Amino acid sequence: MIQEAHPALAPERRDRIRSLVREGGVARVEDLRKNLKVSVATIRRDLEILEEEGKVKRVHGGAVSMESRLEESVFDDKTSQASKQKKRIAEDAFNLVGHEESVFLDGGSTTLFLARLLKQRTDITVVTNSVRAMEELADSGPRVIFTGGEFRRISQTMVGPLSSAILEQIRVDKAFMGTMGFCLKNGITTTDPNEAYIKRVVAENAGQVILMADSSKAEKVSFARVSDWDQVDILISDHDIPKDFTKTLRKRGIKVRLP
Amino acid sequence: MIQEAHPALAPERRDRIRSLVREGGVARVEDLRKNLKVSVATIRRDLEILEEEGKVKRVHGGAVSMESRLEESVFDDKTSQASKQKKRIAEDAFNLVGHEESVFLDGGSTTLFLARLLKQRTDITVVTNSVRAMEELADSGPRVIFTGGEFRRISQTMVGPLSSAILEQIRVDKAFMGTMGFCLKNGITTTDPNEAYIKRVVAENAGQVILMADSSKAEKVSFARVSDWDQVDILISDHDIPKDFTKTLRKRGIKVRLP
DNA sequence: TCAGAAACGATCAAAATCAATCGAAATCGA
DNA sequence: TCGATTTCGATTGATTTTGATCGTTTCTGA
Repeated sequence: MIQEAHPALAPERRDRIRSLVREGGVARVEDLRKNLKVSVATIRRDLEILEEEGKVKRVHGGAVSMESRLEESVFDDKTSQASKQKKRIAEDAFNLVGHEESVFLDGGSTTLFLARLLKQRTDITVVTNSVRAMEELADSGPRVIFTGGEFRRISQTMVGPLSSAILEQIRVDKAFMGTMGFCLKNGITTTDPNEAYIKRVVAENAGQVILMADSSKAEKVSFARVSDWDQVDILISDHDIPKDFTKTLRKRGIKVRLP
Repeated sequence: MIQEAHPALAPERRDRIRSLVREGGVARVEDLRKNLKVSVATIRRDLEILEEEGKVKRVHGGAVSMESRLEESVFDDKTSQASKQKKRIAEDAFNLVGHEESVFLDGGSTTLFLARLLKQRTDITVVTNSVRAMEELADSGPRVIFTGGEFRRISQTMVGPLSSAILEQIRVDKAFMGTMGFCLKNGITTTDPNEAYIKRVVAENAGQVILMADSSKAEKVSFARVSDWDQVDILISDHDIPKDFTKTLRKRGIKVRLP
């Protein structure tokens, strides 16, 4: 058997597979084979090992990443419209981040997509109270400041008075927020009062507040009130949002972006 | 046998191998041979030694570094002696945690083993600045308070003045600390001054300070001084620690446990 | 539901790597 | 200087990894 000039070491190759699977969320065996220039048998064997280690989950035709909690939750509806919209919203938000700025990311899947994009940047500072965003940025990328506080398992975020201890000491250029619901009458609402409180503190200490919410959140009202619309500078949503909604918000001086 | 003009001394060569492996994360035997101009047999022997020392992990075709990424696979490497000792130390520490107590865990692999054990408990509160410990406890287990602050990638911990903002507001019953080195003369030392500072703040706000360090750390001195021995209440180590070490510490009122 | 296609798992052979052994060279102590 | 010890390199048989083949299973579309 003739080996190539530089046959990648087995762990090296598996690491490569791992990140390829993680990047795309899923990967086909055939694509991996072309990318790594080894036989499908080797790919399969590697996937078997990676599955034992719990890094990926094998499926017919390829494998799914088990490392990113982002995929874990989004996987089942990866192709769904909602997920695509969230991704587009995140990409649009990414373009708003300027050079050497500091940004805040709160919990939620939309901001998590943004976190993944921000991984490329090393010139910025990311402040977050989301453990998932933290994990996403743990290996490389921007400077990260984590708020700390009490851990809330349901949302995988840090909440409570201890969190604000740090938040009050810092100021960010832009705060990217998710939400459970927003409507013209009640403003922004979310499920947990503690989380609502954190969002308020952040909004007060941010240059710009950018709300990222797909149209499924429109006209929804949740339990805990976060803030009124006058706190929000920009809303990024999608085209399925009611027309009069956009119109009213723009009249109130809020920039509405529909990528 | 004809030696070259400058036959590198054996330890010198092993040091070279070590850094080569660390730089690339991995290195194949053939490349090392070309680089160091010795036979593959020598390279293999060196790798064998370096593996025993825990510096690298041998794989078919070469070796991977155990130093670069803060051992992503602490839990995989169940066979190594060092890992076994750490586990035993963690199990002993686990028995010290009383009902409804609050404990602090800092970074490092030994405390990570403890974190895994603490996952069973739901009556306690865990305070930590280690992202790894956080992840370990993210799904279920005790109440978790995270210190937050600036993220230090190398150690995967939170450090800096922002961290102390939260730490100063809380008090724990027991603080479980790891360390890079400890000796009778210089006390506890670690690599990073920021981390040393956090450890000091924690020690001041803890009822008991419990140092978890296997014998490989004994008589090692690192860059940043953490504290003197009078801050420490209990040392958990193993039987390979020098006898006079134990004796002296006990004379100074420190409980030494060797599980 | 059924047939064709794609993907899978098991098996085997080739190639590379590894471990063990032995002998040569260098170093050290007397 | 001599002999013992250590370190290194080469050889050889064993082991591991990899790729190809082939029968079986799973998926897909009619």
